[in-house]
Amino acid sequence: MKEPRIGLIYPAREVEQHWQKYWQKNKVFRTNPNPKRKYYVLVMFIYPSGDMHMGHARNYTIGDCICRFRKMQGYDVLHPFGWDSFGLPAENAAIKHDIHPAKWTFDSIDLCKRNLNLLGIAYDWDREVTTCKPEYYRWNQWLFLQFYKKGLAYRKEAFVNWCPCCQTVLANEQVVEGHCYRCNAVVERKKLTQWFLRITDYAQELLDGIDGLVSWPESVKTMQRNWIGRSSGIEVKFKLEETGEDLPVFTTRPDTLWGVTFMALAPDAPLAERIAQGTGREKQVKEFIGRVLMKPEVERVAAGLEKEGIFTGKYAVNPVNQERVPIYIADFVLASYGTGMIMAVPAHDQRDFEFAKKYEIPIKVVIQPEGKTVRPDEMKAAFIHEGVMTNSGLFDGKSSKQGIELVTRFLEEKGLGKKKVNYRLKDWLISRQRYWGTPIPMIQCDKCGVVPVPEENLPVTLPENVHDYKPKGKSVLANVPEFYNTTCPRCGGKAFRDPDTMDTFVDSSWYHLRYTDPKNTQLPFAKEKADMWLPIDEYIGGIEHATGHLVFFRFFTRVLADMGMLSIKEPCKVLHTQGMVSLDGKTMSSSKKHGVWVGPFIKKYGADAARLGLLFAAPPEKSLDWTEDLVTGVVRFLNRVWRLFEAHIKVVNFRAPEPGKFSRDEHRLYVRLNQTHKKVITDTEGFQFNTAIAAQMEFLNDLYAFKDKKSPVFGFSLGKLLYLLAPFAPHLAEELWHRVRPDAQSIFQERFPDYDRGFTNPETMTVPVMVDGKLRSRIVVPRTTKEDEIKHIALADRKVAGYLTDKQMERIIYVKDRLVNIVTAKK
RNA sequence: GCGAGGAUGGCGGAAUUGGCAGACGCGCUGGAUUUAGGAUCCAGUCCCGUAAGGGAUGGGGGUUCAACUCCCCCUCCUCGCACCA
Repeated sequence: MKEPRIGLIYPAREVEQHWQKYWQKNKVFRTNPNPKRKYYVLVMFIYPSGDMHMGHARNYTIGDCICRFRKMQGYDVLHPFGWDSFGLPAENAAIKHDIHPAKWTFDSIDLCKRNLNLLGIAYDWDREVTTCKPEYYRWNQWLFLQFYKKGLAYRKEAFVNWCPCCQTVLANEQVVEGHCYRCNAVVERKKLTQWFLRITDYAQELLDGIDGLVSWPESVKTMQRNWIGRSSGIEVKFKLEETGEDLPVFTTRPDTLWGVTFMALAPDAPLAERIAQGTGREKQVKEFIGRVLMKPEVERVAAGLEKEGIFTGKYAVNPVNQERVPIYIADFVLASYGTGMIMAVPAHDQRDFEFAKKYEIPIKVVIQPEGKTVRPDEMKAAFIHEGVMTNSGLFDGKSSKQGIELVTRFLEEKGLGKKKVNYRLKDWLISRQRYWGTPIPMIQCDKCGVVPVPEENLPVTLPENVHDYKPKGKSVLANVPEFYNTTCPRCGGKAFRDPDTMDTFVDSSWYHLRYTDPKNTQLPFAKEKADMWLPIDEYIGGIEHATGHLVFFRFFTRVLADMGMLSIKEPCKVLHTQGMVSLDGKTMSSSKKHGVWVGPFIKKYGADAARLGLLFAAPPEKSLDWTEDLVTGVVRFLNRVWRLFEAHIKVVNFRAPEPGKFSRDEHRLYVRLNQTHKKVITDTEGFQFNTAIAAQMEFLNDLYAFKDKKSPVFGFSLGKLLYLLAPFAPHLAEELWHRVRPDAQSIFQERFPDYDRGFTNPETMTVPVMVDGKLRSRIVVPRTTKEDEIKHIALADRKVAGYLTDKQMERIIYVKDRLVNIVTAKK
């Protein structure tokens, strides 16, 4: 890497350490337990896995900047931090290095905490939360039991996503394009009995709630909408010809019902196993199902693959026209969506079309495009658009749009179907077959079945005395007899604990609430305390959590509100997704040991340089590729600030100057100060830290260029600059502040000043003059000049006049304080 | 395929929402200071042109006195979902 040719000229490490200790000792950033104007700044907590890189630092710097700024504005800020410390990497590292996951985790926490302190992030450490401690995870268990009581936690046998590498199941949210989100192995299918949280009960609420999240990025909202995947249609009852048994199918296109030429079942649908009974095709069908289900879901379900199926030997009857259609089993039909069964309309659905072509199933056109006629034997693809219904009995001639409504009503009236809404969102599978997590507080008794652990027996502590936590395809805790064997709380007989642990996304679904009451031993949090601080005013974290964590934590908040434990339904008003930090084009990663590390970087340049570099390089939501060049500019800036104060420390003052006595230069400087001050406030409030810093750099350039360094306006400007600088380069600002005012309290306990509203505009203004939209001249006039006079001066301008000689002026436009445009007549 | 976002100097990025395109910073060029400097200070730096001037915000059209900004078409990039019936 290219080494920059620059270093700090002041003893940054000493200065920084001094003030970090001072802030801690004097509890400058302790949370006010009884806030008057509350402000909750939350950064997503960290999974402590080794060292901390600039990507992490960016996240925490943004939060810290806003925390310090709001505190100075007089808010009572809650700015907590904690450790998302359960999870697989701890075990994997432990297996690799032969140390206990707990030791590895706490070592990582120590390291991260040191780094955060090096950066000078102002957390209230009295509210620290560590999810792998029983004081925290007992409330995971308690919450699980409340969910269970409400019927929101349930156990079922299902095909689940199984990662053969991590040896555990995964939630749908943890499967990325058919691969494990963590290790990238191809996810397999396994039939297991597992615990689920009934998030689908909240699908509609979670969807509707998105509209109220006005200050969330549009992209995140769209992702969540797509993830929930609401689709409304109708469930139509086809019948099995032989027995008259109902075969319900879900469709959004009832207008194409007359075009159904076959039906298809998912290979893993319950009916698939027995449908072929008595047809003589049992063996082939069974063989087909077995073969298809062996394939990993990615291979089976990836779009664009050739579809495969088999005829079952049975027929169904179409309720609208009594037509007899063959029933297939097809690999592209999903058991988990709708009814696990579809009506297939090859003429108007591309998948059905491809399948029909392959198996020579008839194609029947029932929707014709406006003004054209489509013929089945000429079709190269399905016609999936709107059109006019045809071959559809009573409904011929209706548009497909009308048809959808009319046919739906018709089916409902005849009792042949009912309106239905389907969601893509599935219930949240939370069982994990690994060691380093929250034990699920459930007991399996031979006599009583599944029995919850009584609340007074919580926590169910994770046994520490485990040496063999290597995954073997079954739960690690099942091999720990002193944990696994227990007695039934109901009958006292022999029983077993559930040997699985919870998905760690449970931990992060309510940590924002625990911070409001982190030491409560009676409840996860007291309602009054949570209500006092919520909703989160600024939530800052990576966009990669858009459809995982950010859905789950909305879900938990709603459930807790419904339990009466909270008064709000949405946890967070404003979400800021921060871009990744990459190095040489690859995202920084602790586990892959790829990155610029906070510790060594700070040794070299100091914390303020790191913070300014991260904030100045790009707007927070943009990803950024780190190079050491980014630091050069901000280090130079810090040095320039330092040097200027060193040279003029005696003139620094905080007395508002008297404008009546200003020289012209002083007036100009004073205006520039107020302009800068205003911009720093609006930009910081709008999370545009890069331009807030740029404004300060500009102003510093003005200060350097200012001649009369003895002027009280100059000294006052230096004093003001310290406040502006404080949220961005807190150590330097604090140091200089105390050099000027040795007896003062911390600058962060000062009130952020307001700017002088009467002085944000210069006395004169430069008005560009255009002729026919092209810039031709500029005129300088006093601010108070009236419109007519400005026009007059513009027209009289020598350069302008030159462009008007053989032309006829048609009109003249003046935009207040902006420009003059003279429009000439076209020849 | 569907959805979202984006494309501005050599580079990171600005542009009060329709009003001087390129703030600020990096880099580069020249100068000053210095034993020297990769430190510091000053000046310059979108392109063509000696200049007057002309051309520039991915490409093409349009609206407007005026377009990076609004509308239509196209190209490319990033992200998300992806056989969801």
